[in-house]
Amino acid sequence: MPRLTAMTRAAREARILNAAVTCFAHTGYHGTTMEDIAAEAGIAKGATYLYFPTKEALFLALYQRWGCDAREAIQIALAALSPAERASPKRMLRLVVEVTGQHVQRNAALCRVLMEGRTLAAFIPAIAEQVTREQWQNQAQMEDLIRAGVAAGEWPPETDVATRATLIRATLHGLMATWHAAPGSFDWNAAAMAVIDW
Amino acid sequence: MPRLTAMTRAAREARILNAAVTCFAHTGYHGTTMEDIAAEAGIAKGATYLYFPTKEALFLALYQRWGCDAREAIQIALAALSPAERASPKRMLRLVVEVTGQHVQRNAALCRVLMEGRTLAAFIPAIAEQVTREQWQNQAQMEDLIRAGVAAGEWPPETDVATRATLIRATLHGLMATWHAAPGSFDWNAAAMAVIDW
Amino acid sequence: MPRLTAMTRAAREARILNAAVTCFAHTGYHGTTMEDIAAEAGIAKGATYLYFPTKEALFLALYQRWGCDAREAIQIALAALSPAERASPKRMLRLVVEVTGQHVQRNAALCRVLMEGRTLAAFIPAIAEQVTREQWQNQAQMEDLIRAGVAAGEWPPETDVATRATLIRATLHGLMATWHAAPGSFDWNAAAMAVIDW
Amino acid sequence: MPRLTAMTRAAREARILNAAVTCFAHTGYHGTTMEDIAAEAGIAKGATYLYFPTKEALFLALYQRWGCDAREAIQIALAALSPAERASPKRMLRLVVEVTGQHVQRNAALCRVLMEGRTLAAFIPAIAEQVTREQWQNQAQMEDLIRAGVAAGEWPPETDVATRATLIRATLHGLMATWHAAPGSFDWNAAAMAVIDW
DNA sequence: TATGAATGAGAGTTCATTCAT
DNA sequence: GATGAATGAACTCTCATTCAT
Repeated sequence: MPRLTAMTRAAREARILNAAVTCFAHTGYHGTTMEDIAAEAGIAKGATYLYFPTKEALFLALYQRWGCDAREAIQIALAALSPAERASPKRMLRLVVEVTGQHVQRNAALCRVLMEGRTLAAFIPAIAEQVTREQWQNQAQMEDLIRAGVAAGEWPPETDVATRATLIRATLHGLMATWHAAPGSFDWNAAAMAVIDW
Repeated sequence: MPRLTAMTRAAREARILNAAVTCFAHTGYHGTTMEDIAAEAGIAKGATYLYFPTKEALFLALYQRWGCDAREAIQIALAALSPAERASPKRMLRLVVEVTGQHVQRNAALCRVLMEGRTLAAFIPAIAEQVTREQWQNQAQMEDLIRAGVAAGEWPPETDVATRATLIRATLHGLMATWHAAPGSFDWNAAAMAVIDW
Repeated sequence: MPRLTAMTRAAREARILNAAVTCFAHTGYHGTTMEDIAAEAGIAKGATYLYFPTKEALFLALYQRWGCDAREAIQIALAALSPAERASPKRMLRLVVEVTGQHVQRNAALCRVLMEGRTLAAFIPAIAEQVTREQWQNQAQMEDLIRAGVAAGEWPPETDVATRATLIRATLHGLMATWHAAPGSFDWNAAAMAVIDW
Repeated sequence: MPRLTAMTRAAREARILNAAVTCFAHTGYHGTTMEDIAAEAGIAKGATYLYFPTKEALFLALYQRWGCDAREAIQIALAALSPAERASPKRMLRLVVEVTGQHVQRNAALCRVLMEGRTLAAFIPAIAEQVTREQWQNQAQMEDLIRAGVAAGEWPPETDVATRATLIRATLHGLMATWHAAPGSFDWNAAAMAVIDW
């Protein structure tokens, strides 16, 4: 029997991950020390290593845990649409942009960390792997969405689904980057409308 | 060794900056040591400091020097268009995406470094300043382009120029990020066409 | 390893300070590296920084800790005099010189470091502050001593107490400097006698 | 035939030494770089090495050149006394203190450097040698002075000349140190009077 | 001679990680 | 399990000295 119940352990992990988000968002991966995170989590420096073997693993766990949040939020929002709305890919597309915007604004710290992860991925293989996996999932979800839209007849049948999905993901990523660099420099709703009418 | 001619000095600086691009692209800003750069440039560690006072300044100089290359490449390409083509904003937009794609593929290392700069900007004020300045210039250039397109009648007159410019920049940034994460995962020409017909 | 008891911590600090005295006395402040001190103390280089944030702070702590030792030694020696002796300022003055001499001979290394501190003070503000404070205390103690001597009638009533105190301190400082430059080049007892009969 | 006349060379040396005094007085031996000195002298960094082989040698030359200035100043002042005055050791002693005081106040920078030399001597053998030599000369001069005073009958015949000379030198050194640490903290004339009546 | 660019050993300091308690 | 003291490799930056020009 483990000394800590699984629940306690999970709670402790979450506590550390939350602290990590705060620290990473504030000073970046390299500017944050393990001690910073432990202090923010209110535990001893060494305790962190009982839950995550390395700083990299900690970041990875963080990314894994919350990387898909946006995807989920989108899925939930789409599910909440009325059948009529769901039949309209344009409507759905607008929703995707809007929900992403809300996500960025509500979870600014987390989003900032995830975006840094995209950069870290270029130099840390383990993170690259995770990021890649997540991007594939995003891509797949987006393609499903678009394919549905094509089937519904609102997008022309010859639409290159993969390219279109890539484009939308790219746009969203770029908007997030822009937002973080200059919060408030554009209006998410306007952007959403523009994407639709592009 | 009397004072270096301005040309020699500039050449030496360029040599260091080139070495820096190689190193930063390979191991990232934090994973690269000043010694790595010096070794890559074929000079002694201390010599680097004769040209750039700090690592940060070196990165900044690099960013400043080449940050506008894409902008210039686009401007040149646009200027090379026939008057007829230049009258078409769609044509111009496609060109912008294509040129960006070529830039990314031809200067992969440099682009990768500049992209990391966008992340570093979140935590290093001096870099933030430089990045911000550059983004504004990009935004201005893009807005001019779109405004011309609107005037030419190929974009509807009620187009929100600023938002549209932001959107295109975001898309380009996102495409670059995607490309670096998974080179070859999409086709730039297809992307360009898709952007037009969005 | 749970938190160190205050006592253990103090012991460790003392260990480092002792090592520092040895090193500084041997090679001087600038000729001593933090690694030298750590090695002398038998700990790792980084451990030093768990106790003192900078090299300067380490020196300062050292100065603060032992700077007043001579003052104390003198006070104790004076207190040990018989009432009859204590009534004689000449007797006391001789004692001051003798005790200083013993101090220098018994704690040669420490005295040498403190003397270097007087020089460092000229260029390192934080040390200057500490040195100044200590000199004021010395001056005050010496003035008290002389004032008592004047009151006892062994010094003429018109004696300029401050100047006289300065003079004695200067003489002691100079004797210490001379001693360190050429140990044994004079006899402390003879010097003490000479000071009395000056 | 040397390319430079001896005079030019000597002038250049003096120029460097003067610059060195300024720099050393301001930032200390270790805080001063060879470049600082060259800049202050208005020559190139490398040129310094045409005149002095190392930083240490430069300091040494400086010490050698001006170390005996105080001694000379005293000798000159003594020589300027009337025969009657010269017959009085007390008068002479007062003069020594006064002249030293003037020297310190007029050549503050130089004195400060020479005093640092006394500290450096503890760790740099070549400087130690020079300092020791100079101290011996000072001691000898002082002993001559006192011996004359004894002969003149103003000091008791049983005076321990060597100890007395040491004491006076120590006092002067201490007064200089005190003055540099806190310029103006005492009055040289008062000190001179006090020394006489000690 | 004089210049100042180049060198490279070495400094102080940081921090991810380990492990005795 | 938890603690936090200890480790030591690695980093950025400095500067006395050399030497091609």
